[in-house]
Amino acid sequence: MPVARPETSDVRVIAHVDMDCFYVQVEQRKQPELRGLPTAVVQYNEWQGGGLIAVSYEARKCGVKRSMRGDEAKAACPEIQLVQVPVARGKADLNLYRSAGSEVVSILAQSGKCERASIDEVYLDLTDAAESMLADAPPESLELIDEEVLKSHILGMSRKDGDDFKESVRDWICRKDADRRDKLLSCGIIIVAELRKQVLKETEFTCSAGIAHNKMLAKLASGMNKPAQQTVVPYSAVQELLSSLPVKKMKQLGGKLGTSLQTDLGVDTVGDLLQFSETKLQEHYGINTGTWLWNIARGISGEEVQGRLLPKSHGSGKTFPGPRALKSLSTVQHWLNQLSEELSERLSSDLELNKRIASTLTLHASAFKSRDSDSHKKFPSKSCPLRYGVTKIQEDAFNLFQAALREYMGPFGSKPGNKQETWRITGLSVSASKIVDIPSGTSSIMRYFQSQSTAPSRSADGCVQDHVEMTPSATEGCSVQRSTEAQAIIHEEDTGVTYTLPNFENPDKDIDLVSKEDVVSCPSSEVTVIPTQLESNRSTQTKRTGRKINNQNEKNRGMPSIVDIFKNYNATPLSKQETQEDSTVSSTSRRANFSSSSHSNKVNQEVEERRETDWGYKIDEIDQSVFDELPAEIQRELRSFLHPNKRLNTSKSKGDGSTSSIAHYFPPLNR
DNA sequence: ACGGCTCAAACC
DNA sequence: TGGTTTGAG
Repeated sequence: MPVARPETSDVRVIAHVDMDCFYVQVEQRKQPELRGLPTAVVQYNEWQGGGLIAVSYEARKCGVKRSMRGDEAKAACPEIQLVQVPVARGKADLNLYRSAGSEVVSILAQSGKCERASIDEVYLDLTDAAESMLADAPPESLELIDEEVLKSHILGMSRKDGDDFKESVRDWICRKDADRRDKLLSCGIIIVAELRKQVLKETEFTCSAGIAHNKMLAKLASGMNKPAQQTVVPYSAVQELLSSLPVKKMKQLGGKLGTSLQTDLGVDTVGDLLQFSETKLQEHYGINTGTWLWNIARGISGEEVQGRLLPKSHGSGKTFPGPRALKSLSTVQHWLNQLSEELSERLSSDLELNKRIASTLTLHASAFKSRDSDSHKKFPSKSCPLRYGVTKIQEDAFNLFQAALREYMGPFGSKPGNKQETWRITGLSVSASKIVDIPSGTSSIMRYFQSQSTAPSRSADGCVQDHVEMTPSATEGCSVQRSTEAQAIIHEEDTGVTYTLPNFENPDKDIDLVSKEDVVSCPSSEVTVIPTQLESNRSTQTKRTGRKINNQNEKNRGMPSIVDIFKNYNATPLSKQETQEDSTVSSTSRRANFSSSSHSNKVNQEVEERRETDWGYKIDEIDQSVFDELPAEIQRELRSFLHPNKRLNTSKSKGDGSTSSIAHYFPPLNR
């Protein structure tokens, strides 16, 4: 069967860059004395030495493998250095690795479209850069080829016996009679070698890379020669490469699908797939998967490199295995508070650094019932609009949990007649998704708010009725207990100050303005916890800190920016009736438009020209009293990015009463 | 009833 | 749509 030939116009140069045992490298950069030693990163040392999550290549030589316990690793390799991942709030804290990953991304994103595939992997589309190089300074014209380039592995490269390896590589790269595809790959090789050197120089991290005509092949190649090497898959090498490649080695075939191919179709290698017609594969695995399988058997993968440098969601979770399973509401709440704190902190960072806002909060849990037959029933996930602020996230997360728990336990959940049927929670996680950019045209708005915030008034007793909007499924049947939170307004002279701005029409729904020092979490010693009454569903835990996150604070002290407004604007809860009324008019456009705007991201703004995010909010959805207070210039600016979007699809549906995040910042006017 | 913690995407 | 499942590192 022939391998499909890509049209010359379609030829792309794709690279997959994979950091070598990344967490280990991060720790070795922090502790240089560990360099060169067999090292592993381990989390939670308590039980059997903790679990390994990254293993250095020195340690791998001694037979240490990921998925070993710390103790086993010690046994296999007595001299191994075990480094623990940082712990914060009683759970693993991966922020160190996240930011290290960002360092790498920011370097790799320079030469073309870049997709952050995971914390330590990126895809690059180097087509344009390679074409430019081919036009301006083709490899064959170069008199000097970098050493790193010459160390590249070129699949299928014939090697003359007498020739040195590097000489063969040089010859291949500089061939004048190569076809265009190979020449473009040669340019890719040079570019990637240069990028990897730059990553090493600027971050001290080594990485490996694959260079090919599509993502699938590039990914395959990056793992073939590790660490600190790069591998190229010329078009001519594809067929042979795939013919003997075990299906389970392919990107999406490592799981059940790959197993099914083996057991149901007798397919052991990707090459074996060539025997099956497209329709045959579609019969077995559906239209999409079938076609996809047919294509990958031929080395075809049209998947584009997404221009996305930032994650699409943030999550914070923890497992409570075996005897540690949670069995009381109060411990669940404690852990949800911890997880919510971390999540909130990361949302704040995302807001500050990337000017993005998340709009959905989701709670996941895993559970079992000790007494019951259907003890393996899935614990349902629940989501609701995300409101910024630690205590709000904590409160909403807990309410989501309780809603899910009732559903999980059924109608007789905690009735007295029930004979001790009880639940255990073995895992909890909270996550934030539907992250969108703050519109770019807010600069004058920001200046306005900065100039306005001269003397914020402090609220004496902001007692706010605070409802949590629940998803329809959560509210139906077992109605969710609406929480009533006494808004904690605390004044501290030296550290953070919480201000409240009046919302003129609704004086009981004020806007919190918290100076930046307030937002960041702090070492536990500085935390003041106001006791929480669990049973009455009141959550008033408030965290204080005096730590700063950046030097902007000095200048902006007491001068909240629009960022602070977004961060701390108290959601004005919509009553059910209000929500429904509102939804008939505007919720449709709001929702539909939100999903479309979620496609925009930082990278698109950098690579293509920046497109104004259209929030799709009508002016009259903004509290009129707030709006009227703004100068005409600001009003115009607001109109420009809040203007209703006509191109959206209105065919669908009525609103379902849920609200998106922006509605919390600019709640509908109650007339 | 341990591999822990994240993420993305397809699916219905 | 939200919620589930799958798969990945």
